[in-house]
Amino acid sequence: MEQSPKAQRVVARRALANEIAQAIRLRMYRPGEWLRQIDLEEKFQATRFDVRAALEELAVRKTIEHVPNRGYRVAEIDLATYFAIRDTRIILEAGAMAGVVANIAPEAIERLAVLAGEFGDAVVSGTRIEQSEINSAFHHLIYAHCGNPVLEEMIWALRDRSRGSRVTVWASHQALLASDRDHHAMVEALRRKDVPRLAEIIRQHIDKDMVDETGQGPSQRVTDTSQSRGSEVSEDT
Amino acid sequence: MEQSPKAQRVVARRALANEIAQAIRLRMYRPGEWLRQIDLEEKFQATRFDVRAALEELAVRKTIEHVPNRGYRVAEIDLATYFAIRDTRIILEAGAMAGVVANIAPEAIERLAVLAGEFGDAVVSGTRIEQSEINSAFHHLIYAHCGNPVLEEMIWALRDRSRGSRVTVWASHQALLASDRDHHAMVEALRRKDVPRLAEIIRQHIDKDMVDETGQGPSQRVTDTSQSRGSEVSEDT
DNA sequence: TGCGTAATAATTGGCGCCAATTAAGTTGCA
DNA sequence: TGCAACTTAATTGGCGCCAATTATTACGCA
Repeated sequence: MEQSPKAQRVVARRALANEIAQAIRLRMYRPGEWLRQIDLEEKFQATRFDVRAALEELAVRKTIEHVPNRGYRVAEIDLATYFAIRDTRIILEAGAMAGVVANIAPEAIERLAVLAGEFGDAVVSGTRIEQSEINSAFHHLIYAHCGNPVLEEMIWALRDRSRGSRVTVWASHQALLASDRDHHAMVEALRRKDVPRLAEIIRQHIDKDMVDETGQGPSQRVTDTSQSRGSEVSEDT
Repeated sequence: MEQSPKAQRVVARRALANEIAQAIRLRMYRPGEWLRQIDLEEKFQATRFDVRAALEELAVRKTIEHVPNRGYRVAEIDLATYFAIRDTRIILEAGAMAGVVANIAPEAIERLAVLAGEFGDAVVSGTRIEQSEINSAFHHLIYAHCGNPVLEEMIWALRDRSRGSRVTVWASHQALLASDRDHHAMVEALRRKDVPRLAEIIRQHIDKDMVDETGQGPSQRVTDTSQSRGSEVSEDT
């Protein structure tokens, strides 16, 4: 059976939004750069209306920013927002670990081990993009097993939002090696079904990826957890 | 200085989306009900274009659902999604507590205490809507102090999404009384800066609100947090 | 030459019209 | 009377046009 012309349009529009989002993910459009509607029309062979709908969708998803009468541009997030996203990611991704441990199958863990190994190889001999893609696949595979589609979706939405920063991940080779170690440690903790350990690794993993190379330490985060952490320990004496 | 006509339109459109969202929140439109564009035009005195933009925004935010050639309707979520939302809410809202304790001022805590008292009054003598509004205000005030706008926004977005269910909150008077007790317990824990206790109350609070009246126990949740519960308290000994 | 100002070009964005589609109503036939 | 096919009515949604707005360039004056 053939699909109706209208239904096709709806699909095309959703796909277009994802294509543009993908382009931003791949850094084809840099933070602060304007997304000119005419260019997008040609580049993606879409009508102006579809382009506008896609841009609006991305704006609602906060991937891009809308300035009236100026257009849409890749959101340039400030440091405070950057750290807010990081802290929220830590809460979500660490919180997902309980579900992952409860639901993941042993075979999936082994596939993760393979990916962790591939990342290690990419660290020494791969391009930045390869590293990024394998890293993405690794984390995708983990959260795909958290047993909670809503949570999974939120995690990816947040990861997309954090791309709007000019901060480059893995600025140093040290950081790459640390990431590599973390991945293997995660696999190991998964095998042992050690939820607290997993959560702790994730916490540090995100901290390192999003802080190390800016020279900004975890202690300077917006949501001050050093204080709360201390109080957590001492308060109920 | 007068604002340009175009800028005004943009503001109007965003406002319209929130107005419709508010109407859904107030249950003026029930889950499964179709939102006819012509009705909305008249009801909110807006152009068809603005209505459509607002509906699209709400659809992206998953408050409503879009069916091609049929229109938009209040999303009717299934039980699995309902529980997924609940589990994600628990992770987010419990996770926000560290920030709240770190950032909230004593005066704000006292304002919370007042609201907790008002809720208690409303339980015995108020309407369902009053109860709901005071409850909302109470939780709003808490999360407003978590020091993380991104986290705060996500919490409210999720709360909006969970309205699409037919499940009525506070089905029993028992549940209302339990909510009331929880609020006071939260204020008390806030005063003592007891993060783990606060998180635990929040967890149970959401569990009760979203489970009790369905007759479905917390043990049947999708994301199994019973394991992480023990670990989170003990993790940084 | 530098700066404020006016003309010009480029871009966004509002919206009305009508085709496509679905729902409701009606008729006819077994 | 029940059901199916057809007709009519109601609703959604695509999109092109052009006004509103902003950016750019050119110009004139101190």
